[in-house]
Amino acid sequence: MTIDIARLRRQLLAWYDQEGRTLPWRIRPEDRIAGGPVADPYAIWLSEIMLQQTTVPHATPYWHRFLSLWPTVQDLAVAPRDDVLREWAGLGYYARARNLHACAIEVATDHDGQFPDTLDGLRSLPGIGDYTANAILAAAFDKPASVVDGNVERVITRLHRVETAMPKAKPEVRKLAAAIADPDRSGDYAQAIMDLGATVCTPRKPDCSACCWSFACAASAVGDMERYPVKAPRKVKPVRRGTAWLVRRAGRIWLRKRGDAGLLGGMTEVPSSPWLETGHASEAPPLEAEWADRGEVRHVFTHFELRLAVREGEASPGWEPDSGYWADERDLGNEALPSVMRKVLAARRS
DNA sequence: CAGGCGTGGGC
DNA sequence: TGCCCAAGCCT
Repeated sequence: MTIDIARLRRQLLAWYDQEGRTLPWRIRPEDRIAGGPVADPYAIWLSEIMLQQTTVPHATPYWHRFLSLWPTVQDLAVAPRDDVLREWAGLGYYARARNLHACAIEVATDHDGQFPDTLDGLRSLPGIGDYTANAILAAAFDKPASVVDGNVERVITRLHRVETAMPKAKPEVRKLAAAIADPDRSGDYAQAIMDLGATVCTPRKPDCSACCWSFACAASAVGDMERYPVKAPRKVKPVRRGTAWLVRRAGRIWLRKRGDAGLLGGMTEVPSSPWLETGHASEAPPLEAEWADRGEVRHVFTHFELRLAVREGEASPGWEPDSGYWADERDLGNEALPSVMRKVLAARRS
């Protein structure tokens, strides 16, 4: 069967003009100045990086904070990377922060501070993949684009009842989505279809009665919306265990900076034993001290669950760590502490 | 290219 | 409580 693409576009944009959300980084159609810039590409880019796998409520305060600290891409480019990581702490997926800084430097130095306005130009920058490049193209430059994020995947797979499981269905979904994307109101269309997925065509209990696309939706027609997108079964999450050592002395605490690559790369940590799925039974403390049990910190990462036994001890006057540094406990706000390490620190005696 | 890579909220 | 989910990217 064929789909009335013109009607889909018309009804989606009409719905968006009426019901679309106002988001801090977006300029609503009615607030735009004819001939003026559609939006600040830097602010749009910043929002898109923060929103990768992250909810709008979680990302929004970070977006405001970053813009106030670093109003332009040049400001961000010359900022110390540790400052960027510190401000990103709590947002997760810290490779995004490392790439964010690298991207700012590249735009500032190689592109004269101007974000590229082409798909290939954007895609070549660190941290910008297919989705983000299209999102910037649409939101910042109003150029023809097709954004395919999780929302769009859900809307499109339901519209067409795509039976192929994700992520194998991605090429098919991309093609179906591109056929509908409106090149004439690219920015509004991109925001509209994501809004539709976020507020109407939701993962559970979608509100088809309020959906401007229900007239054409194959899944809604048979009442089997929640079947889509089809996904492969999840794998079980292993448990890793270790011991974190809270070493204190005279109002200071022993901290370390993690290596750049991998989990929590570049972030601050409380020193700990390796995190292992098996064994580890008797991990030797890093120094001789009287160790107090501070319970267990549990933290769930994307691909494993961590259970850290927390022990606290006071270092003798002569002892110095062979790695890391002493941090004043009043200055922990200056540290790039991921959430799991905040939990560990919160377990210490106050 | 399947898997590594955070976090917090909803139910 | 445990599971699912959220505007993905990189290797």
